[in-house]
Amino acid sequence: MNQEKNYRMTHQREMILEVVQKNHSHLTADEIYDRVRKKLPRISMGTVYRNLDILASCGFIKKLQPGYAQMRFDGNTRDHYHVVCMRCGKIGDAQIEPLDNTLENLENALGNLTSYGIFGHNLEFVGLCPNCMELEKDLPDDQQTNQLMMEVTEDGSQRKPN
Amino acid sequence: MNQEKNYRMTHQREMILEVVQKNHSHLTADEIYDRVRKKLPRISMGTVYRNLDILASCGFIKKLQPGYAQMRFDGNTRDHYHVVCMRCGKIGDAQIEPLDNTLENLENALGNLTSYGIFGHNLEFVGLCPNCMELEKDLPDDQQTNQLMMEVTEDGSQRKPN
DNA sequence: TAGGTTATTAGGAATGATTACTATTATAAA
DNA sequence: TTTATAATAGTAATCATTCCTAATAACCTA
Ligand SMILES: [Mn+2]
Ligand SMILES: [Mn+2]
Ligand SMILES: [Zn+2]
Ligand SMILES: [Zn+2]
Repeated sequence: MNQEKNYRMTHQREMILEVVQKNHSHLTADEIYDRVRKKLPRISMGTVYRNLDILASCGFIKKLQPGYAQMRFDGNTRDHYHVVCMRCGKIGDAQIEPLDNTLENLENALGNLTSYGIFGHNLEFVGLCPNCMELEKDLPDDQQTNQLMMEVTEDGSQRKPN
Repeated sequence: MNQEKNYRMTHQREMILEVVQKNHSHLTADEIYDRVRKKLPRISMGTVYRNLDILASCGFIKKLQPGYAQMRFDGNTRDHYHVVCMRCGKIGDAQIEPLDNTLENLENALGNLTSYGIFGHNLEFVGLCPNCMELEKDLPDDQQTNQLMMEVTEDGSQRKPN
C-alpha cells in the first residue's frame, strides 16, 4: 500500500476506502461508519478515523476541514473547490476551474512579505444547500441567513443568492 | 449598541471588546478570557463566548474559524486574508490586497452552476509560523511538515517555503 | 431618582466530534 | 508455519464550545 510506512491492507481499510470512493457526497466520519458497518458490523469508530487519516496521508482520499463544520472526506482527489452549507455543513463540489496561477502567485508574493513559511492555501465558498434554502423561507427574520454571514465568511463578503 | 436587538453595554462586554481591539494577534477565546480576568476576575467563559459572538454579529470584531484549528478573534474588521500555522494554529495577517473582483466573479459564475445559494467565500493561506519553523528542524523525517500537507490544504498545493 | 422590565451574568453541567489507550488479533514477510 | 508487529475493538478521555438557570445589573420611564 505504501512502501516506506509498512501499511497493511485490512478488510476494514479496504471497505472504508471503497465507501469513500463510491460516494461523491463528501461523507462525515460517522456517515462512513454507518455505511461500513453494514458489511463489517463490529468495526469501531476509532478504526474509521485512523484509517481515514492514513488513506488521506497516502493520497487515496482527501480530508476536508471547513471552518465551523465537522470534517468530511472526498474520494475525488483531483484539484477542485467546494461549497459549504453554512447551516448544515453539507459540502458540494464547485464546478469551476482552480485558480492555480493566480493563487500560486499570491503565495509567492505573500512568502516575501510575511515571517510565516507558506505551504499552500484553502479556498472555500460559503452558501446554503438546496435543502436549507427551502427551510430558510419560514424562519423569523432574526434567524435569517444574513445574520449568520458575519460568523461564517472570513471577509464579510456578501452576494445575492441566485 | 445595536438598536433592533436591545443589546446593553455591560462592563464585561466592554472589556472583551477592548481586549480584542487592542490586540493585533488574533487571540483565542481562552486567551481573551485570561486577559479580561485581570480586570474582571469573576467573569466566566460562557460570558466571553457569548459576547464574542454578539460583537461579531454587530460587526465590531471578526470571528475567524480556520479548519483544523480553534476559533480566533480579530479586532481588525477591514477586509484581509490570513496565514494559519498548520502546527500551532497561530494566525497572522496576509499583507496582500483582497481579490475582490476575481473572487466575486467566481462567486457569480459558481452561482449559475450549482444548486447551492452562494453567499461568500473564505480564503486562507496555510503555513508555519516562525516559531514552528524553528522547531521543525529537529523533528524526525516522518513528522516533517510535508507529511502534514495532505491533511491541511484542501487542494494539496505545495510550495517551497521561503 | 426609583421602580420595573428583561438582557445579561456566573457557575457549572452537558455536548459531541475527535483522539488516546490497551489487550487482543490479523497481516504479510521469511 | 512461524514470527514480528501493524491494526483492531472497545472504551475512556479530551477539550473547545454550547447550554442551563437562578441571581444580577442595564436601561427605560414616570
Ligand atoms: Mn469534492
Ligand atoms: Mn487579521
Ligand atoms: Zn444545508
Ligand atoms: Zn506555529
